[in-house]
Amino acid sequence: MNVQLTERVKCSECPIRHRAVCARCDDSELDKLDKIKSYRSFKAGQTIIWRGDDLTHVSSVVAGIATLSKTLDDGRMQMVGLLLPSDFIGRPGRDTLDFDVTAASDVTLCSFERKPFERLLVETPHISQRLVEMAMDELDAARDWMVLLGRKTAREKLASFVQMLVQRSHIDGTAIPELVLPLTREEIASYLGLTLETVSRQFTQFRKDGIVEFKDRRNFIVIDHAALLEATGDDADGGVIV
Amino acid sequence: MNVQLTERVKCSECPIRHRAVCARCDDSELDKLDKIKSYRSFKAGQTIIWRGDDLTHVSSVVAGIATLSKTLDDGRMQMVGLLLPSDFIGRPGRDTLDFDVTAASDVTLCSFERKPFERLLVETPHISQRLVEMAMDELDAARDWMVLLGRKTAREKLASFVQMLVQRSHIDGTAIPELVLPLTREEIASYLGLTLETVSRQFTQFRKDGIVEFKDRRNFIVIDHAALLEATGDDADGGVIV
DNA sequence: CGCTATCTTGAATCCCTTCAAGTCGCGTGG
DNA sequence: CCACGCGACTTGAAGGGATTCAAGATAGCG
Repeated sequence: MNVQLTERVKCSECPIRHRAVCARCDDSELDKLDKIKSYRSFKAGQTIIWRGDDLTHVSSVVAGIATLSKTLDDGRMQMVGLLLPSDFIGRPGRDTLDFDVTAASDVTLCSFERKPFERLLVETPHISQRLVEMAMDELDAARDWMVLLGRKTAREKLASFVQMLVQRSHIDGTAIPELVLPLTREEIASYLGLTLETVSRQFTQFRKDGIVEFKDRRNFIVIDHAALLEATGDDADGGVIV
Repeated sequence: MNVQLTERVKCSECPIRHRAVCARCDDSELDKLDKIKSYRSFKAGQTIIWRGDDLTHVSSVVAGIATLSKTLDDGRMQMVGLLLPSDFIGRPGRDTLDFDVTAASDVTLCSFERKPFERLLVETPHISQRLVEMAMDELDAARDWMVLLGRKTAREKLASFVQMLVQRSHIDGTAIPELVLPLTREEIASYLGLTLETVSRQFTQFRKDGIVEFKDRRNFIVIDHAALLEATGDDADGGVIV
């Protein structure tokens, strides 16, 4: 694997320290993690883990965006997860994954060898508790996504996606109204169960409807938040996807 | 809630003892569970938990089938989970669910009050470990379902559903080739992201193709397993949904 | 025996896909 | 510097698969 090492950051100064799998750890527990962790970086487009590969490491995303995707025999692809900083890759107790993990942007991971991590897990309830919580959150998000995939129209799907970006920008605390599409049209399509042409057409429609305004192909601002929310098909505050 | 009590079964003699949340418990741990458990029964069609309801209990399904579903403003509904015996209802650490839980058949639950259960969870790693494992399995299943909802045709969706029933009948060990549809056409449609008419039409097509043979509306046998598998759109053994 | 819920079938419609052509923006090399 | 080429994106037109609307069949149950 084409891996680049990155300079070490102490856990206590890590940007994802309060949201990642280590969120509940105390100082002594962080020390243990610090000793067995290593950083790995991937360029945009690189595959981080192939479906079925022996899972030597489990990791937290420190920076960048990764995607989880599954492919059918004939090439049809469906994204089944989007990993943002602090999200966890890998499943303790299983030595392969049933989907590909790909770097959508340049990605930096905080990695642990699986076996030592699993041993640590047994004696560190703070980590396993957090892992359960994160798995449950992911399950909630997956269920919202199932509603989107099974029942929403193309317009509603894209509106939901944009709304998710809006929500996330609030969490990140960036007060800038300008948003960035973290994925290509094709990746967005893969996420939403659409074709890239349909995604493009719906973006055009949003522009014509005065809901968004594009600065260039990747950067845009939401002009009419109410209309966007209306277009998602959800209730005012429900159905929000992490 | 229209609840009926059912006679107590000792945990050690419980039919789901080795698959449910208690699977890893030893005798002394089972004793603790035995003391705080109660049985509750629901008639087919009854709602077990409404979305947003205060979650007083968490439960294991002992017998019957329950569905998890979400509904959009305008009434569109999507099933987001199917609970079979041994599956768990409820999320420790959260006091509501974001979906409705409904009895698809007559259902018997083994329930625990949430608060005592959560206390037990802290001091009983065997239970929390099993809970993680089950959540992870559910997440895997949810991801397979996302591929189905996002990318498969109506024919492939229904074939995948029937194939799941076949798989499950093997697990249950019933050597009888006759299978039972545990859901109505409408419920199947809700599960597959289709309309009930489309489900009906695809069943008819399967009959015409000689893949299945119906004894009546609910009971059928698979005649051509190879063709069924072919029709799922998955690889030979991959993409199986539990 | 008829009532009702469930299911099947048909015909028309529509939304999304597919196929195709063209545009835009950017880095590379002549 | 500009032409070139390529990847990403947009737009159009045609086609198709699933939905919608509607009517009828079937089976279970009082």
